[in-house]
Amino acid sequence: MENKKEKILLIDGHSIVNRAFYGVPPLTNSDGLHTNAIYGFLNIFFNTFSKVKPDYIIVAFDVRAKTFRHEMYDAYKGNRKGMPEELHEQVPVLMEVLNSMNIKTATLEGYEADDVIGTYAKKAEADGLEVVILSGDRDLLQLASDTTLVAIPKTKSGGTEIEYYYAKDVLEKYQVTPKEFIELKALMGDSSDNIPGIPGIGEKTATNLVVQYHSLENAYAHVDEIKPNKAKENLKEYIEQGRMSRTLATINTDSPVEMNYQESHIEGEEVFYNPLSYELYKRLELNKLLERFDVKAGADLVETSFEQKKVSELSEILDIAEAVTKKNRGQIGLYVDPELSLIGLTFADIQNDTRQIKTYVFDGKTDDVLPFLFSENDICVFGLKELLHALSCQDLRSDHIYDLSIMAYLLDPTISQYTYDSVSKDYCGKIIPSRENLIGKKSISDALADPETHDNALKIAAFASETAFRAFQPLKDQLEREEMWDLYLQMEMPLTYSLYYMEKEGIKVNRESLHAFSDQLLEMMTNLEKEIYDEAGEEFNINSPKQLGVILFEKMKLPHGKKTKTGYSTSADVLEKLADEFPFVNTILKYRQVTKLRSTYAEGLVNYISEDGRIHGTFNQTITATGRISSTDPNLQNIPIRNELGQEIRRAFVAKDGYVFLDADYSQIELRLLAHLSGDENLIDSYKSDADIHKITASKVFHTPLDEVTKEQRRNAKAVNFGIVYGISSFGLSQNLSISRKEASEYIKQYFDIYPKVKEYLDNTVKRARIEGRTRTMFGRIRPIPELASSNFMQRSFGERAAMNAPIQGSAADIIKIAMINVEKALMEHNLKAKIVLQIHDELLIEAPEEEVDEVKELLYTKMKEAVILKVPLEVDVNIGKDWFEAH
DNA sequence: GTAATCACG
DNA sequence: ACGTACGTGATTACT
Repeated sequence: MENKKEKILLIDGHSIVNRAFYGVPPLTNSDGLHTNAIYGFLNIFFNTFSKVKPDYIIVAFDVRAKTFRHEMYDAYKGNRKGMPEELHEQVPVLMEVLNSMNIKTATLEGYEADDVIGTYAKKAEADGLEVVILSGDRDLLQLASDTTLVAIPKTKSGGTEIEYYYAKDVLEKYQVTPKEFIELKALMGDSSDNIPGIPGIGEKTATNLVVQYHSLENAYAHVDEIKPNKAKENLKEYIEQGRMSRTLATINTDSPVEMNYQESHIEGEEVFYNPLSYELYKRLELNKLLERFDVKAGADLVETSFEQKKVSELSEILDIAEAVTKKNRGQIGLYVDPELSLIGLTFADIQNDTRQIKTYVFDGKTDDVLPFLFSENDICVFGLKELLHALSCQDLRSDHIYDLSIMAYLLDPTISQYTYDSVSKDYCGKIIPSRENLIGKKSISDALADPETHDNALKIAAFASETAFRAFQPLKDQLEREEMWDLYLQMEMPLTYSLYYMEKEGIKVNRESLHAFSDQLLEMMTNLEKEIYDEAGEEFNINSPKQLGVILFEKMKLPHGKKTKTGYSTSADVLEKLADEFPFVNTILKYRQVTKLRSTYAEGLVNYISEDGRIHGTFNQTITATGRISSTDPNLQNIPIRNELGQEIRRAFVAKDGYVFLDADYSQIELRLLAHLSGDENLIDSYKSDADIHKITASKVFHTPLDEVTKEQRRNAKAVNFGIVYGISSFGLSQNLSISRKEASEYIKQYFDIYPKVKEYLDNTVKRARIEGRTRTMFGRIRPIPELASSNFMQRSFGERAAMNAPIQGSAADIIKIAMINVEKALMEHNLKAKIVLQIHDELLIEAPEEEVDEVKELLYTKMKEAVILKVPLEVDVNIGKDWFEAH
């Protein structure tokens, strides 16, 4: 034990990152930052780390290489090729990554990485350590000894292989000792390092000379004996250049390094995997490497952090929890799997002033847990709506069940996951294995049944309940600090129940009419297909944009518009512009419309109809960046309406017998919000006058009397209104209206002249977002917009548009959430049978018994209209019908 | 798994 | 000069 030598790994940062850059194909994250060199570096690093298992690690970088202007001034090495920008930008990021992994980096002004490495190698060797030097540069071979190993990665077909050299290996391969390697360089030079050497002396001659004379000086002393005449003459003539080369090639082993190598101690592999580094890897989208985190870091946490106990009866845990928490109204972290076959429970046991966190897991029948949810405790879960579905509890509605996924969503609505592992990482600073990591795609019950994964399934319950317990306070604190705690309690928490009831209720869909429509569409498809093949002169896959592009723009030589990354764009807006000149493209557009309708809706929807004849979709509360809800399985928020043909689909959504639909939607809620938020008197007046807003805008923008506004003018004004809400840009508007950018700019200018406070408001919103890095809605909901700080024009412009849009779209989302909660509450309080069945952003669909229609209509109208008081009236349209089309 | 397209607000 | 309208989800083709 005692005489086991410690090891230090010294890495030549720049040479490895260079190798990695040229060895790994270009790779960028979605922000456009190049990551291939970082990725390659880390791969080589992990590879070496697992082989070497060092106790200390230092990565040395050249200071000079940070800017390549430095290199220009450099007298000798000056014309070493400047790094390409794609590599250059990765170096500081890599250093950040290494720091986050607790790996020391070292630079030294006026010295190269080589010198830093040489110095540490010498120090460590003197202290009796084993030294491993990792570099792509053979220069470092001069540092090899009996205890210093030089590792050089070689790119081979099929990956990188690493060559290892001790002093004897250098001698074997190059016939010279490591020290003599310097002499070799002095004679033969090194073009990659801009060491000139002696002209006319190459590797062969140099090796011969060093083998015979051992040094440049000794060879020079015997210069007259030297054989090849040319070498003799050149050595005489260029001896000074040789001496200079020798100096250049000599690595300084005594440079004034600032850090003791002892500071670079690595406690164990775990130190690499922490929240900070996880965040960075995630941001860089090094997905392959991210896998290391869960596996490596999670393993011990299970043992060390969780005091999990398995019990044989659920009542045992519940009794303990009950007893423990009776004294002090406590927090309980709870996990219940969707199939009710596994449960995890975490709480704090306070005895004699010591607080111990206990986690219990139980696999078996878990329905007894329901009454427990009514207890006085704060119950913390991930995904309350799923739990409600699992327990199928009709009237559980509690003020003290907290959904941590939603709390985390409010704090950052832009991330994609609010699972226990991501919340643990973000709010507890602990990296733990994800569900996927523990049992893959298996269901909990399957995982429990398989002895291979049984224990891992239990771990999920333990991790999830413990994280629910531990993350609650940090999340609550942050929400309070961000002034969003009320938003959570008053809006998101009650909304979960509204959405749950809506999903449980579902909506009746007529299977037969979808089938019939599907058949009708199939016939249309066949006819259109024939027509297209005739016109094209051959059969091809019309659904393949690639094939279609070839047919249209190469074979038929239509003028092509914009291109996509992979070829010609065949999108509807491109084809529509061609339609006047080439009516045949209309057939393709029609074909697209028909196939879309058939596959996504007519065929797609029937697969979701349950045995009760209804579709129970999912309404997600933690998806959108702006605060809207989203709909999946199926998406019930994009059922066709705009095209005539699609209306047939809406007719398949029907109220059950004795019931009718009441459909209510806000009229132009976003533009009204813009009027409110900007306080623009002109826009506010426009809305108070209760007229057609697009027409009024057209009248003002085009200086035309209101009753003389043309359809065209109104259409253009409408596009401008939309554009404003989307974060106006002349380019976007010109694109949309197929006009020049100049004209578009003119429209926008006119618009802002009429509504000056709108411009002021939008400018201020962006300005503030730029400072704060995020926007806020009327009700305090935040949306981070990091793109505003980007140096990339495209990214930044996107950030600006998003900053203009988010408070408007988000406030509208807040308002309908309030309306939904209030409508639902009122229906309950009035003991009505009517139920909300759909929410489509600014629209609510209610299924009500015929006899309740009047009451529900009044209630629906009032609750929506009075959801919030704005400077302009909120207009609500309510319609009634037997099917959704009729009601809208 | 990603890109292209299109359905909705 | 750069070159997109904001927010979603499902389907299809293709690598």
